[in-house]
Amino acid sequence: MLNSQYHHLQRYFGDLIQQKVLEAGTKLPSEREIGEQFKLTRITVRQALQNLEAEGLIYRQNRRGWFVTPPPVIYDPANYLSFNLYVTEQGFIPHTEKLLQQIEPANEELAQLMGIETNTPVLFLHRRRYIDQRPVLIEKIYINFKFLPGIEKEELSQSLGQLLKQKYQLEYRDMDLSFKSTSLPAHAANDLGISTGHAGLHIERINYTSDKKVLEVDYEFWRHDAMSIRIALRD
Amino acid sequence: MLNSQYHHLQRYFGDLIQQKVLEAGTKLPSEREIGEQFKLTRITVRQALQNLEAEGLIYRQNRRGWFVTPPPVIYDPANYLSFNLYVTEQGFIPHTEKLLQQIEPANEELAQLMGIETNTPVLFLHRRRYIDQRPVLIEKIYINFKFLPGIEKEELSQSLGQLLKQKYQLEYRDMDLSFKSTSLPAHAANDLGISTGHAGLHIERINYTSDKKVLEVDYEFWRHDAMSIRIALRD
DNA sequence: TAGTGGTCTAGACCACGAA
DNA sequence: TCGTGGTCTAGACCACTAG
Repeated sequence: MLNSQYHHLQRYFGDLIQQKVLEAGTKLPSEREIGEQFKLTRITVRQALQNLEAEGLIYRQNRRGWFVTPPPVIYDPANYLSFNLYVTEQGFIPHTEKLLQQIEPANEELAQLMGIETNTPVLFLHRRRYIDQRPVLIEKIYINFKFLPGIEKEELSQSLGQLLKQKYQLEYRDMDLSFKSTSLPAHAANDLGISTGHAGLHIERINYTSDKKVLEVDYEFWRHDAMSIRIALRD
Repeated sequence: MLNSQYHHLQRYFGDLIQQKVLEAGTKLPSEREIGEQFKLTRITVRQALQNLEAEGLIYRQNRRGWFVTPPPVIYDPANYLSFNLYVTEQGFIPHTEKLLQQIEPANEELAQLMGIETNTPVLFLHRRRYIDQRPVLIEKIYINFKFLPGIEKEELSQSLGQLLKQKYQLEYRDMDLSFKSTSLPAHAANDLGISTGHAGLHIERINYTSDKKVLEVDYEFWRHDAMSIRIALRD
């Protein structure tokens, strides 16, 4: 395996990228061109490219080609105030697109999680978030808007953290976090415009009010290469 | 993509696994057999299998075949006492193998992280950990043994958390955690007996003493399908 | 319309694991 | 020794994107 042909090709591009000869966003030559240059079939070339993708060094845009991955953003759910804020602070440009907002009845699983009756109306929010024009995560949020009267009339492509703070004098404090490294489910991959089966990171976040009620349940589906999580635990 | 042939095959096995018709540990038919049965070439079959692997539903053992993945263990680094403990509690059998233990000089990066002089001797520990006979993670630990006199003479395939508690009356409290979803580096994939490029989860944990000195730096390389992280943040 | 990646065929040889 | 997955060849057609 260490002497396979795709491995040589993988190292060749991997080194160029890590030495920053190829900068973030650079487009690689097409699979056919690479194949000609290195006298390899496309399948072998793709094996190398897919491994580089798994490493997070390159990514593809649907039928547009392969590109060098920009550095990951550092995500600290414990210090969570706002996606916009921490992305900006790290020198990137954030953008949020609201795909859907509606009031819907809580299904059984959600109701149990939220400690409410099944079919109680909750506010559902479906958003796509970008870093430097690149879609990196899909968010599905369920809000118990009993605690947040009038929130459904706000502009909900903004930061919820900031909205909670400014309008309701609430801050994220207690939360349960769950992370799972797995491929993106079809709906998320679709929304992100990438192939099903793409590596992803699934985050589930439950935010509590100060008296331990569930305020919000948040499901995030991230591209695996777009971020790195950092948490400081202090007693 | 949703109507591709490998996608049908992927769903076929995916459904069987999720409905538990195929139980954890079951061996799938060989790639050639599946190909014959579904009239597909091996490349197409492998595409489906690799996607199922990315989902975490199946895994391979080097040239032995494909197997149904057991459920993930839940890992709570904040409540970290012992790998052995939480794995056992969840009904699995843990096992730890010490691959290497030696005293070595800290390199520049580590020294800076630990707040010590470069080349200060530190205790290096290299371990492989198993769940139900399956190797799931590689650990590389660097210990500032100034705080833990005599630790190098202990049996270090046991739980460090328990050892610290019993022998030194220390408990893990403050720590910095970092998670990155990425493919396993070659050394870790090798030690786990899986192909380079396999999806993984990289954890870095810095444990502090009660007076904010770095006690231990821990690098963990997990199979991506072996665990799910859960953290409760309380103010 | 030309070029890209996405999917697929029908083979082949090799290295490693199990018996 | 035989069966397995790992790697690779030399093509093909399709769906989508960009210009």
